[in-house]
Amino acid sequence: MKQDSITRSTQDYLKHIFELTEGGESASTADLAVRLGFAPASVTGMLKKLASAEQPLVVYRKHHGVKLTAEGEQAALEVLRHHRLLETWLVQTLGYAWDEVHDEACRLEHVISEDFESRIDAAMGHPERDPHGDPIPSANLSLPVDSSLPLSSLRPDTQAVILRVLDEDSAFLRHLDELGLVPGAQISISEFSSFDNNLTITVKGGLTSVLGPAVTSKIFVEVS
Amino acid sequence: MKQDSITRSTQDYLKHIFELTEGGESASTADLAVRLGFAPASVTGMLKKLASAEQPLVVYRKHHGVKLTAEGEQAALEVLRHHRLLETWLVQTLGYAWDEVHDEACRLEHVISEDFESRIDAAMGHPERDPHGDPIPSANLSLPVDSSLPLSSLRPDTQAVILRVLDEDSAFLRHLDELGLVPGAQISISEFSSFDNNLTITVKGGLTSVLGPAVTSKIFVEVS
DNA sequence: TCATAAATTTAGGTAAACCTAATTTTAATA
DNA sequence: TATTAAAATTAGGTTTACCTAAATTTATGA
Repeated sequence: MKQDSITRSTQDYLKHIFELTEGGESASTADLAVRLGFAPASVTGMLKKLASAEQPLVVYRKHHGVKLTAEGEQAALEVLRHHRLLETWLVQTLGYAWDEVHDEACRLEHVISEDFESRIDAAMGHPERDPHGDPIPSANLSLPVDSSLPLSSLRPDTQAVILRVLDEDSAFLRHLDELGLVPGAQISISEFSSFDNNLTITVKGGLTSVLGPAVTSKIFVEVS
Repeated sequence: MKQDSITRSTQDYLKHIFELTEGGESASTADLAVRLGFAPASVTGMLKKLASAEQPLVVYRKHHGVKLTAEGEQAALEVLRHHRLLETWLVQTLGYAWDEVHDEACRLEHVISEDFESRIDAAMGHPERDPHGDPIPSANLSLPVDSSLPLSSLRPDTQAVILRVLDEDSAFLRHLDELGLVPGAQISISEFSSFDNNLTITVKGGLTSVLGPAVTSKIFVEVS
């Protein structure tokens, strides 16, 4: 069904291109280089290769960024499914905290079999989101549309539920955890300052915090 | 503590050298090549490299085989611990059969963290043997002395318990499973033929089978 | 002890995927 | 429109770990 010549390295490129292009635009060489931790020149070389394969995984226009082909997107979703199922499963069955799972999942995602994937999926009852609230692609690799809004877009006298946190930085996640700002938390917004765009947020049955836009733009919610 | 420049490939070499030299003698280039699935020339090249590193992992004498250095053995035991913990854990928590875990463990063993290792170890209550009866190196990388005997060395009117099966071939394991010849099984030997070295074995509360030396030499037991 | 087969090593590749330094292209601004 | 800074690409390496084919070493047995 699928020719397994997709290397670990390629899988990483596809995963990051997917994440960078979810908004619609192409991913730039520089952004990819930062995410992957490689020199920009190395990224250019790899993109040329991925684009000119027999079965191209990306569409690459020199100086104008990359996007995934349909095949590339399928492969990216497969990796993303592995990653998110693994994260969920590390938290649910081995007692990992949500800020401890990213690196482990990044290594495991490239080596687990489809059998392993479906076993953990079934063992967990086919979860739809990982511990950060990121949606898990289904077994047939479709990703539900995510209708969440950035917390930064809300204004006072609104109630919302945190759905998703879009940052895997460990220290950031621990900080949010201390404030009770985790997926599922019910919050209400009481103040907004137009000078610094700070929002004052109260977690139901928990703390009240004043959060800057660097934080609120990474927290996605659903108004309730 | 440990400089992590030990590549996947090196880990595989060390693991196989360990297994081939458990009996005491050196491992040959040819045996390694077969086990690893590489050309003998490739093995020679890798052995030269491993032997001439700053911190040599093997002792290699041209035309006379390899052995592990103390450092090489530590690294091999670490991989073996990963492999056997993983196999045990795939069987215990994800419902894999004992003939299905080898390949999965071979890929996972190179990427799991020490944290992951100790979490699954603790979750299973620090198991001492994997599903094939192979001893699991302890956290400090010591391997208990295995006092088991090959079934082929037993003669009629002996009772024994199967401790270990020394072959990971899937079809072979399924065959043993059907005969009830799994670790923990209590068996008695009723006949021996000196012509073909066949043994007649009865599993307590189970089947009676006539087994050739190709089979009985791979099953290790403890006389009871 | 000498021939020969088997095992092993050497020599000379290749492919992936990185790197740095130099060059070129793009896009912003004077 | 011309300049220039930033972004991206090209050119030319490197390392790892494999390959094949040819040469060599070891061990066997006449």
